Amino acid sequence: MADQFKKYLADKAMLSEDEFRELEPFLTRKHFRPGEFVLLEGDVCKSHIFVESGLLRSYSVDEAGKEHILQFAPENWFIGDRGSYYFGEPSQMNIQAIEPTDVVMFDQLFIEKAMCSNPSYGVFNERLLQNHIRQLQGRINLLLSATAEQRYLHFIETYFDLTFRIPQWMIASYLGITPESLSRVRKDLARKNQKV
Amino acid sequence: MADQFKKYLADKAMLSEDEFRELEPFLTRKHFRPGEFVLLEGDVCKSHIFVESGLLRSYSVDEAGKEHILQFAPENWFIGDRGSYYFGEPSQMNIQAIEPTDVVMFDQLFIEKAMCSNPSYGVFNERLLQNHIRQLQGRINLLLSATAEQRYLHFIETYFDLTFRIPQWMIASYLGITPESLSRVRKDLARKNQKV
DNA sequence: AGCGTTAATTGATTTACATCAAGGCGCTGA
DNA sequence: TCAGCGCCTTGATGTAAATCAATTAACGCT
Repeated sequence: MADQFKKYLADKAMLSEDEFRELEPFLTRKHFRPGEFVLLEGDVCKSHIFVESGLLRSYSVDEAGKEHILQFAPENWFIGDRGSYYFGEPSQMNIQAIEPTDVVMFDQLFIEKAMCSNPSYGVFNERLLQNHIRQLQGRINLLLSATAEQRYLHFIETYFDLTFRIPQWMIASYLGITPESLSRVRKDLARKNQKV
Repeated sequence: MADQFKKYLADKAMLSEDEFRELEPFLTRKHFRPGEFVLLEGDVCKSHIFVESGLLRSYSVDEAGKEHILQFAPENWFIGDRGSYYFGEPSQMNIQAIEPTDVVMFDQLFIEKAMCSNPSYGVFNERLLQNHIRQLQGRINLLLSATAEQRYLHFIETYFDLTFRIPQWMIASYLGITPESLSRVRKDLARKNQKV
């Protein structure tokens, strides 16, 4: 769908067809094939990214060279390194396509124009930030308190559709465990469910 | 200091003396003694909290009855359950005083008035949110990739002054480890440093 | 001063998960 | 068609941190 972003903003930020048309010049559309990078560690993240279709992931690499997945972004999600974007620092994460992906990229100018043309965009934007914070808090809570199995169950409950689109080792990485451990967790769950 | 919030806003949000005086009616000041609760799990968080002096902590309790500290808030910090505040849900966290603490509480009305009287408040507010997100991202990254020792070292590096004001078991809880483990981590570090 | 309570340490043991290593299974592509 | 490569699984072993338990240290309270 070429105009998913328009639809999304009409729905969530109550932006009219006309208002969107005025903003369109401030957008950039791009396509990425699986494996291609949207952002590389060390670069400064200069724009926000909205996924129109496909699937992206962001991840960091630790000193030992291990990847840690920070976020998945399927269609209708935003992704980007806010720290880098907002404070102009080099990014500590990579953003990479998992599926063939169409994105819309935009920067602060777009946001200002949008807020100017329709004040409800400001409300929408803050809601986005607040929601992001809530989601991050929830994840920290899980990492602090839940076992590997509980975290996996929570994942499939929350992102059910993604479990079929993402290779298992990436889910393991997101959960903070090894692929081997996730495999065993799944075996255990299968065994438990059989017994019913 | 009674008017720490005024100072803070003058410094960070460029709010003048006059502007602050107009906003003051929308503020509530409160004092909490050590152990007293600012917010209880299950309540809806109806205001933002700014710490003028003292120290608060927020924590959640898991199914097993264990506490997990989400945040410390010393003077000049904000704290609150944004999820609950913004989406009107019952809070999943408790906020409690560690030291005798003076706070300022305010709600959306205050923020709107502030943005109205000085637009730079909006910029400040967004910066606050962005910064919060960055901090949460960093913590997730640490929880995913670092050992107990690395997390402790990062903590004392980042919040050096707090390490002397917070009991050790609370630091352990913040780091996601047991007090016993933190005690051993510290013993190890002491041994290592001696050898130099 | 002496008591109770809570915090910190230390040791012994257990456990969840990581690591290392090997094998199978399904792609894809010359 | 089958060689090669990811991905997933399984088993054996290792290890960081949890748990359990006991001791000491520090703190308010009457």
